[in-house]
Amino acid sequence: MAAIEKQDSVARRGTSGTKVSPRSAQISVRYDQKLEFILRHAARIFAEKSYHSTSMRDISRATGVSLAGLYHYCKSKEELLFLIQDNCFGRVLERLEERLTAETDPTELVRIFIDNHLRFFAANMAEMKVLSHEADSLRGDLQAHVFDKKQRYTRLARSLLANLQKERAADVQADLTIATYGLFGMMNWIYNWYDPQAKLKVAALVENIFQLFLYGFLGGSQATNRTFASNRTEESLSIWRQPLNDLKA
Amino acid sequence: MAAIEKQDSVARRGTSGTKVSPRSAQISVRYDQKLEFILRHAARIFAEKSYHSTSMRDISRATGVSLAGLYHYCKSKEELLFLIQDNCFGRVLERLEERLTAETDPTELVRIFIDNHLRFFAANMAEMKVLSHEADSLRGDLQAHVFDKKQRYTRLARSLLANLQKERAADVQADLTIATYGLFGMMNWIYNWYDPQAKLKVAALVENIFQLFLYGFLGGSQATNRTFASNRTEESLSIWRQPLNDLKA
DNA sequence: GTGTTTTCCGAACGAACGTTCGAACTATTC
DNA sequence: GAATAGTTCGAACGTTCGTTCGGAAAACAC
Repeated sequence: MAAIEKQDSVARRGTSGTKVSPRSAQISVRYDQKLEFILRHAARIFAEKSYHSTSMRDISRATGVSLAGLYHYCKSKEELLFLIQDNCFGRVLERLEERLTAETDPTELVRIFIDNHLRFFAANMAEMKVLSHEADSLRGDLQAHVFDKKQRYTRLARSLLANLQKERAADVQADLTIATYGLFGMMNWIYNWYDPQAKLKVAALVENIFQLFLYGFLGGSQATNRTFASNRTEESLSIWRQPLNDLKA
Repeated sequence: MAAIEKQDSVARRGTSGTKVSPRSAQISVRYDQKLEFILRHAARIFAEKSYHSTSMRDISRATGVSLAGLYHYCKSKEELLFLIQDNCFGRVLERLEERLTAETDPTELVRIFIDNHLRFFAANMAEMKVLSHEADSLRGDLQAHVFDKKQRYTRLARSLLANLQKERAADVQADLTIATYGLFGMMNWIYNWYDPQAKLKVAALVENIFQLFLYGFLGGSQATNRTFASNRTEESLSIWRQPLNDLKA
């Protein structure tokens, strides 16, 4: 778990990195700055060509740090991915909690949540894409650590939605799980199409997604067990022609 | 472009594969069946551990076909990915077009679109995950070919939404681009959480997502340029502490 | 200055990768 | 049965991968 502790040197500006325990604070700052410099470039490349097809030589080339030199700042390629994800998620959560405490209205709380998420996304497209797209690329403890943060984040979102529902749509209960993941889907999908440089401003994006979700969430009546007209569509929709068995002959 | 032609042997039940041009139809069918058998397993493994970290040896192990033997049925690992994506997408489109022609009501057309997409997703989670998650893993012609299909699919969705908007919400125009990608986000994200084996049935999933989207799309008013209360949040939301410049010192 | 710590890197390691080759085997045709 | 076409695979090729090692260079302490 050494790597998890070490992330403090990036996630919090507190005490120095623990890897080499430099004597003076000044050296520590230099170390942290360069680590961050490497992480920024790593995040960009991971976002461009995915974690698994990025080589340490790619990162070396992009940063100007030699291949061996990189290992002075991380203990493995996997730790680079972890530091990006954990640091990114940490900032999103940190900021969200700050902003939520200043508000009590359920609708505004949900709006703040969406606003915070999308603004971070737009301001850190590479890192957020890596967080969304490489969710399964970590293993073991590192994966568990990020998963845990993600679960707390998801639960928080869900509870915000539950409150909103209780307040404004106690009669028509949309499925909370579907609504929560639907919202995350809308928000996290934007790395596939949204360009922060283009004319669509973040504020407009936030407002539209907020409205889109809010009305759907509050206005939608529960799936009324009314069986959909063409439910004859229970026929096999498999992509494949053969039934799934082990051929072998 | 040979690979693109060859996919006919999987995507359409028509004439035989072109790679070895077998003489009798019987041999061709056997060839196609085994190719499909390989593709099914490949799709499952690609979905489990991603395309780039799956090795041909993994696929060899899972199928029982020797490493060299695989290359009798495909010309490269990339072609396996292409065949999965193109075949999968082809079926979704093919089926969708069939179903759309039987209906004219704009609302029902959108419902059919969502229903078709989600049912295919639920019935082919591995393949659809590969289609969603490995969108950038192909290169060159193969990528262009799938991108083209995807663009046509997206445009079709967008036009369905445009019709619905014209018919039922001509006054309040939600942003069509955001709505389209928002819908795709909700739908394609399900590979991150939905389990077709669990208690939530596909019909309920479809109904909920349809309602969630429909009310949001029709009920949401255009982002009214009303500047969001906490628009003070234009401060830097960067994950990183340092401004982005080339350090080098 | 000397001594010590931190930073950096050329060169190499073993492992794993995608792909190929040629020969062996099986099925089909006449 | 002989000839041909289709299928299978062990073994290897060349490349690239993540990581390590030992020591040079630079920064710091005194």
